[in-house]
Amino acid sequence: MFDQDFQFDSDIVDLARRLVGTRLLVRGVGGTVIETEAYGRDDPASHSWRGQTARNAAMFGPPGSVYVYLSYGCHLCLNVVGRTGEAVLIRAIRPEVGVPLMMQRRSQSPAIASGPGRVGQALGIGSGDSGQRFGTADFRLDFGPTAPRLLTGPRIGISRATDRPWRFGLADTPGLSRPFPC
DNA sequence: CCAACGATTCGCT
DNA sequence: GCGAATCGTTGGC
Repeated sequence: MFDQDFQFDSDIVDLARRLVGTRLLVRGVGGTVIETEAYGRDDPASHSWRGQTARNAAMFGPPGSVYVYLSYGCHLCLNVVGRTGEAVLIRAIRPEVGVPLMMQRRSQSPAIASGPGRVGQALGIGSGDSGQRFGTADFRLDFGPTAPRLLTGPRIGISRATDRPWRFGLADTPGLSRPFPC
């Protein structure tokens, strides 16, 4: 399975669900996506809620774009852009390729990529990566071999639209950023 | 111009 | 479990 099979121009919640179980490689390093969140266009919790700005410009780029933002002044978080003004936050991956490098980037912490800031650090994401495209040599996304069993829950760390169950995780998988509600 | 605020993480109690 | 760290962006004055 290859990048061109991936349909970025689809409903953002559907895209968030489909991204769980795919293999993500950034410059040859990464693993299987195990947790995502969807952020829509008419979504008070989304960075695109108040329209396009310099910061969120990549969210308004073509489907399949990379959107990187700085969180709390210290964490670079990675998103997959869907339709205009919509994106999926990668909250956790299972480290599989280039594990020693990811461990080094994470200062040998056992929590290599269980959280959006940790994912960014483990994958070596830079602010300049915003606006790049998935499907290129640097940013690969490939379907996994099996249809994943999905967990669903409310999004983490937001104060608005907290009722939308737009967080998705791979069931029976260690390394999720937080437990899902029963 | 400036104050407030995060799609978080880490260390300490 | 709680609070500090940390800084670019945002929006109000």
